[in-house]
Amino acid sequence: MAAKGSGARGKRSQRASGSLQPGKELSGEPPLSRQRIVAGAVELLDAQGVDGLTMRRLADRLGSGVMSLYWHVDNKEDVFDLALDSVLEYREPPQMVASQDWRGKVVYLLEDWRASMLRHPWSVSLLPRRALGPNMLSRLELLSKTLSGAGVAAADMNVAIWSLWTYVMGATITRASFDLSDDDRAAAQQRLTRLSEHYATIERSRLLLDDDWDGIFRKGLGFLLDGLSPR
Amino acid sequence: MAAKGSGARGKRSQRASGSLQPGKELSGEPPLSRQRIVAGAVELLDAQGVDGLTMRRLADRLGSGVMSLYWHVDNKEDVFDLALDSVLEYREPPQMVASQDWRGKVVYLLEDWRASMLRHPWSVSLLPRRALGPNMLSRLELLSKTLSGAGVAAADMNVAIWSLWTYVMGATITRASFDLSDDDRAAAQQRLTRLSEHYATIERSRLLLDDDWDGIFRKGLGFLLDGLSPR
DNA sequence: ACCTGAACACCGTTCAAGT
DNA sequence: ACCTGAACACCGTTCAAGT
Repeated sequence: MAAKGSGARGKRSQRASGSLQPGKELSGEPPLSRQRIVAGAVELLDAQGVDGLTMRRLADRLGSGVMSLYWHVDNKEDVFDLALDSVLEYREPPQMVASQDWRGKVVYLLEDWRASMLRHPWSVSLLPRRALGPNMLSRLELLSKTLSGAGVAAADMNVAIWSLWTYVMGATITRASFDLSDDDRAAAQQRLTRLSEHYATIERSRLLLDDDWDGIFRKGLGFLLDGLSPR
Repeated sequence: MAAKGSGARGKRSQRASGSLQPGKELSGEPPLSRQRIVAGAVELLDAQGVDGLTMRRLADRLGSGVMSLYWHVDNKEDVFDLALDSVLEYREPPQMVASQDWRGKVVYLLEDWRASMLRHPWSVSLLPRRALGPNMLSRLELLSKTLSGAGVAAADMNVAIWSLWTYVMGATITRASFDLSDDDRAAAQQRLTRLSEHYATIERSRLLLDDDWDGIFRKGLGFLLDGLSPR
């Protein structure tokens, strides 16, 4: 029902020549471009969170009128999509030691994925949208390649990829949304204790007090990989 | 930084008596209440999606002024939190066959969880917020209880719970956001083919064409449970 | 205890126009 | 090809007031 963008971007062709118009660069701001818009959006999101991103504020930061943005970008949705994908860009090519076994490689890949998103917590809440940007696809491709080098049966490949993908996504979201302050954590636990006839088990296991997210992520991933390992 | 609600709700006490003021029920709409607000919000969200929920529209639907809502509810965030948690309510107590083994029970629990959310796709995009409502906690409790009855080592309990929780969350989100139409799927695949020097592996495995989400969910969960099984 | 309307300070986007 | 301001149709929420 809701139009979600057709995946066919770039209804205007990007300038192919990198040449600057002489005289332009003297006038303060460089000209608007998709790249600059995305960079500005990420800065704004880092500083103010999801609700802080406003077309008007973004334009201000870039020194342009609001409506100028719309030449380069379809709408606000588009900006969100671009910002999300940009977080997943590899600034440098992933440095996997060639000698690592496939499990080590997968763990490395997925930990980097999670870390990239947690560096920009707003990206996590943008995740539940169709997010098939180029960087997301490259990471899927890389994961895919690693798995098929590992001897995962062809019939299980897609399941393996989706399970791992799913695990990172879920873990990242859980991590970002349950990352309470110590005080909040204590308060939540007290609430459980107060209602302990309903929540006896998780009260006893102190589930909400555990904050070793990195460890939990790694261990859970280990379990999943145990299950996925070719026999 | 952003105030996310402290978990302590109900700064005004809910009416404990169920008695109706005589004469009230003749005037058309029943009086506003937290319950009615949540129910209205869910209806609106089902009909219009996340962006369709507006305090004004919600008030309209309930036959009240906008500002009346704010007596019962802190703000729009609060409405979202309540709506999300209400999706996770058990309308009837979960019917697990007592004879089922623990794996069967866990699968049953998690499939119901996923199905409950997918019945209201907007709920998926509300997930990346701190969502510790009572219904979410009961489901965690139930999962917890099932696992500890299964002989999962106490030291692994929290990891097991979080991994499974994480898996459902991720799977649900993935499912909801990659649920493309056949046309979109074909278009995405074609895009991969066009760029096949970058995405050779996922192009070949036709990852994006696979739409057996229920099967994938179940199989991946199987792998995870294999890893988690007490040895 | 519960409900209200007016007002404030914003939004995203269309449109017609400028260079 | 790129940028702009004015205008439209909305928002969420504060406040002072009503019953």
